[in-house]
Amino acid sequence: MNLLTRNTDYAVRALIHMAGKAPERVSARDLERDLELPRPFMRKTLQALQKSGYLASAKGKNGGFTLVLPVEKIRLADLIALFQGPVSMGDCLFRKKLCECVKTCPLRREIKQIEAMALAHLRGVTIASLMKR
Amino acid sequence: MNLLTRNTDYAVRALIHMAGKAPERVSARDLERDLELPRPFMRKTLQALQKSGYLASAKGKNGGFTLVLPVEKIRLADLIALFQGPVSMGDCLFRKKLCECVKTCPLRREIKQIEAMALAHLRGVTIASLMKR
DNA sequence: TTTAAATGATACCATTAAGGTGTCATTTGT
DNA sequence: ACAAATGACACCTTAATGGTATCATTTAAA
Ligand code: FES
Ligand code: FES
Repeated sequence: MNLLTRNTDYAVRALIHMAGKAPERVSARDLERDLELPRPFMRKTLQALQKSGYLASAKGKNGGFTLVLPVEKIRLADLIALFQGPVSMGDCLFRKKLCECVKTCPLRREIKQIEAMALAHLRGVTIASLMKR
Repeated sequence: MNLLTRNTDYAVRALIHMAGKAPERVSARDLERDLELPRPFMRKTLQALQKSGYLASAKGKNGGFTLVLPVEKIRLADLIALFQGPVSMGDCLFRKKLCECVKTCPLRREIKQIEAMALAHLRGVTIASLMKR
């Protein structure tokens, strides 16, 4: 089924770790050392988080990233949307040129219902809630 | 998110169509004509359904497939399992060599919960229920 | 009895997405 | 000056998905 990609997973781990260290700055190198995640990949992930306003970045020596949003405001649903596209997709189950059956498609309704349930649940999960374990 | 693959989608459409035609035999060629699905791909799908006991096959001229199970017994959850692997996976979110964090993984619990909800829902969806529309 | 139409089995191919690496420019504290 | 960091991209590799093709075998019907 695979609801998550590594991108999202890494982002969550990084954010949790950074929340623990805050307000200290954390660099990609730090994360590689502490969480054993591949650094170059992390960098892409962190940059994405920065562009989306989750993180602030500081260049130069002793640079790195810091959390901007409070952990209660960072929703798993949004991270998934960021790294994997919207949880619930458009009209057709198979995006692109929506297939003819769109009106009669028997599966559409059911799948959309499940997506909605999942989305509701995912919106309730935040970095904060994940840290309470 | 993509809960379905084409395999599963095609299977559902084929099964619904065959239920309508039953007890007539339906060939891959028929499905290509009536549902506009790619024939060679359908054949693979139909063979899989046959091997799993959903369909009976008849070789030779005028051959084809017929439904074996009653439509109320054909669950979407099982079709997904057949074509896409089990809905809910093993211990680790990323199968293969389960990652170290298995004990501490904060996401595991949440995701498994969602999978369970989805699975419950999918078990309630049958070919019969899909036809009532 | 020949032939056409069907499945069984399997191998192959093409496209895409995921996961990951590498490079170069720029910034900045020491 | 220099090392350490991000910004911005361009790659690369692998696996899964979606789809095609081939050959053998079976069977109804002309
Ligand atoms: S698959 Fe496109 S709407 Fe049914
Ligand atoms: S990702 Fe493997 S269990 Fe958390």
